[in-house]
Amino acid sequence: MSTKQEEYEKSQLYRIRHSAAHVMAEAVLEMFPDGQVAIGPAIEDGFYYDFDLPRTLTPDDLETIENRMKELIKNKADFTCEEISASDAKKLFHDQTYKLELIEGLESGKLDDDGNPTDEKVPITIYKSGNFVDLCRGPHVKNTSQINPHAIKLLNVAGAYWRGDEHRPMLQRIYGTAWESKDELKEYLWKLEEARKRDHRKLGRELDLYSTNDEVGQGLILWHPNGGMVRHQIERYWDDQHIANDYDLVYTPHIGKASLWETSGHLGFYKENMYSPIEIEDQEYYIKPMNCPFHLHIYKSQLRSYRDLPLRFAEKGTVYRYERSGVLHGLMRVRGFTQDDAHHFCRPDQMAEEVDFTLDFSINMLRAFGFNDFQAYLSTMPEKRVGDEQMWQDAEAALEDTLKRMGVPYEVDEGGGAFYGPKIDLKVRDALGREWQLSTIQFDFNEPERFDLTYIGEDGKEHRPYMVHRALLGSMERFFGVLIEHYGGAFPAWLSPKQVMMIPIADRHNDYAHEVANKLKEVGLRVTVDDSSDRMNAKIRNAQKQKYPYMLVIGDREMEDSQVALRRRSGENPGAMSVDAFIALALDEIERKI
RNA sequence: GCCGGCGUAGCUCAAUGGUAGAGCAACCGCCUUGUAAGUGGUAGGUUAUCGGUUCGAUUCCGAUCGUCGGCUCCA
Repeated sequence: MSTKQEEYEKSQLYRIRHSAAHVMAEAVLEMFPDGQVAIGPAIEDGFYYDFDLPRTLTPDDLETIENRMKELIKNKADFTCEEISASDAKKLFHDQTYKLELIEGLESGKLDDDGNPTDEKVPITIYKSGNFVDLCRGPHVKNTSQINPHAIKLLNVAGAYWRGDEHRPMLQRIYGTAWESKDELKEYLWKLEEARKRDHRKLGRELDLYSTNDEVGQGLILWHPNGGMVRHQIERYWDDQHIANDYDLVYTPHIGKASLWETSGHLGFYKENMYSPIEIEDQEYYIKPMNCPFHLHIYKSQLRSYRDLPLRFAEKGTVYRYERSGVLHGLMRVRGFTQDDAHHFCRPDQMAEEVDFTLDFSINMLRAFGFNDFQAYLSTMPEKRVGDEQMWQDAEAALEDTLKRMGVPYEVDEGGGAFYGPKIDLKVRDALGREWQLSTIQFDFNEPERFDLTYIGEDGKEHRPYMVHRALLGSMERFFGVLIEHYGGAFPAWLSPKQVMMIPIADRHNDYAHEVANKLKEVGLRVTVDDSSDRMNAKIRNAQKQKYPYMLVIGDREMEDSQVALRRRSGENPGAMSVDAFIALALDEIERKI
């Protein structure tokens, strides 16, 4: 459990939200006296409560419930806490099946009042407010008057499984948000609105970046020319950085024989996510869900000496994974995607340095794309695992030491590692303060064993190398989605699919505009000339909407003096300058990635 | 996959149990313009698909596909 979470749970805001959930439950039960209530905690930015109701809720219901909540708050009801025995609790909640199940869990000491596994046996407490009594650990505000009725809002209804288990009943979850002041609520709603405006699916269409298509299939991305240019720029930078940092670029096929996936273990533990095999001359082949087996075979293609290590094989490898239809989401969650993958092979004595390098490289890569706020998560040894304990401890120590040395804030997820090794996940915070998980750096103790990877040591004997699997951007698709939202579609010039829009004022300026455009193209700038019959104002408007970083207005004055008049996307208007001055300015900003 | 919503022109959205309409975009003109929409006209739809109810369905019902909000899972 994170420290940030613990701090939140102690805050007044947490109490307000948790209490608002109770008030909401009271309002809902007034509407549906036979309704069943499940669980209603405070969450980031708000709260929810799950209900089992005789009918589905409509948006109108939400409004009714919200209004009733505001009335209930005005009643200034006290929240009172009481510890009771399990049998009393069962009597009290005799008609609430979900609560009874929670009481069972509490009684047996295995589950807490949210139904999560716990080691400590907690006392059973109930909280009363107004006409509502809930099985609840608290804490709450003292009185509903501490909830600001002008700072709450119900947001939406959604389905949610009881206890998050897809085999159990589907409940109706109402999400709401609550703050201390009306202004904070307003700011939060503004943020939601801003997020909607920046939604990569909306911008993806408006800026003609990518699309999906029914006939092509769900979760499969068509990168349009504009998106393709952004991707090309990302990849070009990525390639250059990797080559400069002692990576070897490799390329591997999209399919591999069944036996490969048996050796790697994927048919054992990852089959759920793999597509059905293709039969070729009586052999089964699978489309790859991961790149690692191929990279391992490249390693194995020759005898490796301890002097060769570390080896770093990098590939923008396209993989296909089965994802349930309901989870697909724009570019963020797709069925075919390209990982910016790499596998490092090193000796035990190189481990610390290798991890240092990887995290440092990762952070530098992300900084280039405008991300400066990082949060790391270290996941350690789970119960079910491969590899001996010493390896785990060494690897975990290497990961943690690196985080400390580099001063990256991190939280530890005890036992949260994959069965094959511990890992660091890196999250970045975007322009709206939202967190996205991009990089992952994980040890793999499984595959080197399965493929029997070795190197010849100084002692002339065979040794097993350590293997690190890492993706920095994650996948090109998801990263592109995050980038679109981070920049709100206004990419910095170096990434922008289109960089310069030439805006001749009248037809007589067209030839000169094209002439300048050619000059700009020669130095590598991506230029468009708007020689349509639109007025200048309309041309500017169109270029703004397409988020061109530079607009060059050309009229009689510019033509006469061999100049261009620069207008920036920001609205800033530096005015006339020579073509060379503009070239210098643009190339400098592109070079500096601003 | 599950629960719920939605699917009308390229986009954003109207309308109706009785043969669908606007704005923007597109196309063709006119205008030749100084920092976010000049103007006239033309064209564009088997109302996602399939089936059912009905004299008649785009509207009502069912299924399928897609999509949106969540749950679960994840790069």
